[in-house]
Amino acid sequence: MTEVRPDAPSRVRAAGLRMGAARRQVIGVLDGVEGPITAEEVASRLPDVHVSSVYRSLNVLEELGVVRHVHLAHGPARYELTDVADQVRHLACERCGRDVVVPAAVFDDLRATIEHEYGFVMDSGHFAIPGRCRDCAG
Amino acid sequence: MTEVRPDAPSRVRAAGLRMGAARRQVIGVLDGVEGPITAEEVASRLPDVHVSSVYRSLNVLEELGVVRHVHLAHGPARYELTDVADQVRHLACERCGRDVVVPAAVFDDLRATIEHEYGFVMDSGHFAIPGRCRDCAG
DNA sequence: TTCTTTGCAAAATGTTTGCAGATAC
DNA sequence: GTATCTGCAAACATTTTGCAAAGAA
Repeated sequence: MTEVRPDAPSRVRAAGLRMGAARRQVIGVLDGVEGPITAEEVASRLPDVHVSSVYRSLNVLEELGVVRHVHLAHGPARYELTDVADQVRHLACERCGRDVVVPAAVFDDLRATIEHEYGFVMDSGHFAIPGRCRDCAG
Repeated sequence: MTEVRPDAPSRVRAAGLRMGAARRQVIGVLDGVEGPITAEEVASRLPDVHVSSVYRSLNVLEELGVVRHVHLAHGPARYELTDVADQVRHLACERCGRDVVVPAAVFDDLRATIEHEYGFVMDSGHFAIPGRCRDCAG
C-alpha cells in the first residue's frame, strides 16, 4: 500500500487518457497521506507540478472515480482516494476545526428513511456534517 | 408575517448596534422570499444597497442569530431568517440542483446516535446533504 | 506522429476589507 | 456630536481556462 494504487493507471488509460507526470504524482501524494488534503497541499509536495495541473489532475481523476473531494467546512475542498473515502464520513467541528471521522454505516438508517420517505438517495460523503466535537460541545 | 420580524431591530440595538438602511432592507428581503437566497440575489432586489453592504449586513445579522446561511452545493452561500431555517434541513440534488426541504426532525435519530457514540453535537443545517432526488435517482 | 497533458498567466467566482463620507441615536 | 454604517474600489482566496510547448502512446 505504499505504492500507487495499480488500478488508477489502468482506469486512466481505459478512458483513452494518458498517465502524465502530474497525474501520477498527484495519486502518489494522495496515497501517501492520512486523510483528505487540499489541492494546495498536494501542490506543495510536488515542486515541479503547477497548482493548476493539480486541479486538472484531481478533476480528471474524480470523473474517473479514482478520487473524491469533501468539504470539511468553509475554505478549500479536500481530496482523497475513493476507496478510502467511501468507507467514512466526516464530522467537522465548527469551533476547533477537528475532523471526526466515522464509519459510513452510521448513516445507514437515515439513508434508508430518506430514500423511503422522499425518494432521495443520499451521498453523505460530499459535505461534512458540521457541529461541535466532544471537547468543544460543553 | 409580511412585515419585518419585530425582534430583529431590538436584537440589533441590544447589541449596541444601529439599524441602518442596508440592514433593515436586507431583513425585509429575506422576510419576503420563500427559501434561502444568495447575497447577490438580495442585492439585486435592493438597487440602492451595495453587495458588500449586503454581505456585511448578513454577517452581522448572522452573529446576532437573526440570519443563517446554508450551502446547498458548490457556489454561493444562501441566507434565510433563522426562525425558518431552524425548522428544516436541505437535501440538494447534485444532478438537477433541486432543493428538497425536509423537517429537521428527520435527523433526530442520527443526531442522538452521533452524540451518544462520538460526543459530537450536529448542526446539520449548515450544509445540505447532497445526493439524487427522486426524479434523478433512477 | 498525433493527440493529450502540462506550465504559465490571466480570468472567473464569491467574499472581505480600507477608507472617506453619510447617517442613526 | 460621535460612533456606527454604507458605498465604492481594491484585495483576497479558490478554482478554471486559453494557449503554446512538452510529453505519452
